[in-house]
Order: sequence, then C-alpha cells, then structure tokens
Amino acid sequence: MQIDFNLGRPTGDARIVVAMSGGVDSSVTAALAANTGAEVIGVTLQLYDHGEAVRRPGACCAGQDIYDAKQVAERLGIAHYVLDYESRFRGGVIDRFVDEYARGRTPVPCASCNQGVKFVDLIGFARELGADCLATGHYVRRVVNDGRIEMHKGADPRRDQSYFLYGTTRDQLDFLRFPLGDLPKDHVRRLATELGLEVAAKPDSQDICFVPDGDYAGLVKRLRPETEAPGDIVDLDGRVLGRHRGVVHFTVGQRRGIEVGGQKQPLYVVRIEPETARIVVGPRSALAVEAMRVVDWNWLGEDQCEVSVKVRSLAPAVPAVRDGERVRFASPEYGVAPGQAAVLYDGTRLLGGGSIAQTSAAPEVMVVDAAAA
RNA sequence: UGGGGCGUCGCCAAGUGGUAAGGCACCGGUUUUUGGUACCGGCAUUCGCAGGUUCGAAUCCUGCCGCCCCAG
Repeated sequence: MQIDFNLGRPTGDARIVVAMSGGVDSSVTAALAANTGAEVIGVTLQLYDHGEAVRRPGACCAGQDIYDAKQVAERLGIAHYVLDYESRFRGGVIDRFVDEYARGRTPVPCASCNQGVKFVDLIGFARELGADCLATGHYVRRVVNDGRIEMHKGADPRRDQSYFLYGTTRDQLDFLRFPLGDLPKDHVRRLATELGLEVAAKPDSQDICFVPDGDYAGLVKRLRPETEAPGDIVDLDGRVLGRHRGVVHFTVGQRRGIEVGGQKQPLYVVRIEPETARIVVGPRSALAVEAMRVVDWNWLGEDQCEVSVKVRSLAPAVPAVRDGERVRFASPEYGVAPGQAAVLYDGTRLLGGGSIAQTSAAPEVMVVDAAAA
C-alpha cells in the first residue's frame, strides 16, 4: 500500500522520522513510510520505565513495547533509536497529572503528552536529524486546504483521536504526517498481518499508559498524599451523606464509587472541593451545564463562533457557541469535568481547544412527571 | 411491662395464605489511548428469634428479643 506523505519533494531523497510506540498503529505507520522509498528512522520514547513515580515490579510493559518497536524496525530494515525522555515525561505529564487531581480537577494526560513530549521534544529531535517530517500513528487527518493546513478527525469515527491532539500548533502540524488518518482500524490491523509484523495481534492500548494496572489513584496518592485525606460526601444542601477516602477517587459526573445507597435516584459527583476534601453529590439533573470557561487555548481556526464541541474523547461533538474564552452549549451537557479538554470543531475540522476551568450549571429544568399529571 | 406502631438483601421498600417486586449501593462484563458516562449481567432457598395452625405462611396464632411514639 502506498501513502502519499506530501513531502513536497521526491520521497527517494527524503528522510522520515516515525514515532514508534511498539503498537500496531505506529508499526504500520513505519511500514508505510518505508514503502515510500524514503530513508526512515524509527524513534521510540522511553517515558516511564524506571520512573520513581511508577514502581511496577517484575516485567515491564514499557520495556516490552520498546522491544517490539525494535523488532519491527529490524524487520522493516530501518534505523531505530530509543530516547530517554523520562524526566521530561515526569515533569510534563505525570507531575501535571497528579497536581490536577490535587486541585480537584480531572486531567487528560494523553493531551499533555502530545502537546509536550511528543510534539515539542520529538519534533525537535526529528528536525535535528534533518527529517522532512515526523509521522505518527494517530487517527487524524492532515488536510491542506487552499494552502492552509488543517487537522481533521480521523476517517474512522470510532477511532478518531483528534480530541487528544487539540494542542497541536500550526508549526507542528506543518511538520507532522498522519498516514493512518484515512484508514479504518481493522484495515490497519490487516496491513500489519500482511506485512508480517509481529505486533499485528497486539491488543489496543488503553487506560493511562504510565498506570497500566488501572490504579491511577495509587500513583496520585504516592506523589500527592493530601489527595487521600478522607472527607465528607454532602448533598447539594450540605447535608452529610457519608465519608470518602480521598478526593483523588472522584471526578465530576462520576456515579460509581460514591457508596451512598438508599436513594431514589443515583447520585453523581457534582463538585469537588479540595480545600475541605468535600465531595458534593446530587441527582443527574444537577450535572446539567449550560456553559464553561476554557483556558490555555490552542487555536487553529479562524473566527468561527458556531462550532461543535467535545468535552470527552468519545461521544459525538455537540453544537455550541464560542464567545471569547466562554463556550455555551446549545443544550445542556452533562458531566463536564474541570481539567478535561474542550475541543472545538467545524464539521470534521479541528479548530482548537483548551482546558475547562469552570462550568456554569444550567437552570433547573422543571421536569413534569407525565405519569403523575 | 398503660396504650399504640414497627422489625423483609448494606440502605430504602413492595408483598396480608400460595411458594420473596423495584430502586439505591455493591460486584462483574461490554465500550474506550484520559477520568467518567452509558449499556448488559449478577446480587435474600429467605422475610428479628422460637414454637404452633395449614396441603402450603414473610403473610394467621403464641411467646421471646429489639426499636420507635404517646402516656407516666
């Protein structure tokens, strides 16, 4: 399969650096790059293998991933480097991750990783190598439209990763290539099989990469012990309903894990107050948000105001209006957690996004109970 | 120790003779390169305890235990 990398010159003279995680996607990306006839250099980042923050006994998955990447590079006959970015990852991703939880917010580590280590440091490295581009296995599309470079959602809607890439700058986008953006995931896997890549059947990555056992709370508690201070669970009127074992265990919109029973309706986390370690809970209707304040914007669009917005990776984007740093939903959105990313689109085009700083509750809607009426 | 009420899964709660609803919580799964949501599934051989009546009781009777309210 041939993919046009749009390098602006014959690929035979070009040099492509590929970010190789050791997974299926980036491995196929490397293979597609090699297919162009360009000189291809695979780069794998060692991010958390020996990190103090992650004390994982026994075999290390990160080590396995690096090994896998090396195997693939060898099979493809391309150069391969492993870069030690642990300290940068620790500072730019893990520390920020735990700090956000300590503030009662809910971070998106994949977004900060892409914004920092991957697209700043790795692109810098690729440029130093004299590369024409950095290719990654992300499911997004880079579209040149009338001389303007745009990022669009991946063609496979179930695989689109643009949410995590909202922080990509124009400069970075200019240098990046996403050869998988037009392909469905199963197609990529089939390619991996056809190419005889040993990672073809490797499971998709999931969860937070530096917390493979899923116990992110344990990591946060080790680094920020104050997040495990117990506190009250209170309702919207301040009545104490129960106790909890640390704000780190909660995020706005969360239902499970509150451990308060005996209610007519499920309770959800409405607000987190880290100063007093209080978790405020209420019915689902209390989660309705009509607008939010978004900070730390990255903007790739023009002056679009009518947009669609995602406040989480999955779930379709919903209509909204952008007004400065405020974004107002056309209809109430539920479970909008500060710290998460607000990512704005114009159709499939990524316009930019930022970090959710505050939300405004939608006025209580009188729900008429048809059965009672 | 006069009167009244109550005791059904961790919580709330249906069920008043025919062989234990439902909700919340909890657990598991599905989905997912964040967290969460959502969805699906599981969850009392047993109804405070002990006897009795009955073909058959959580439902009727007796006693005991516990709790609540009003009276003292």
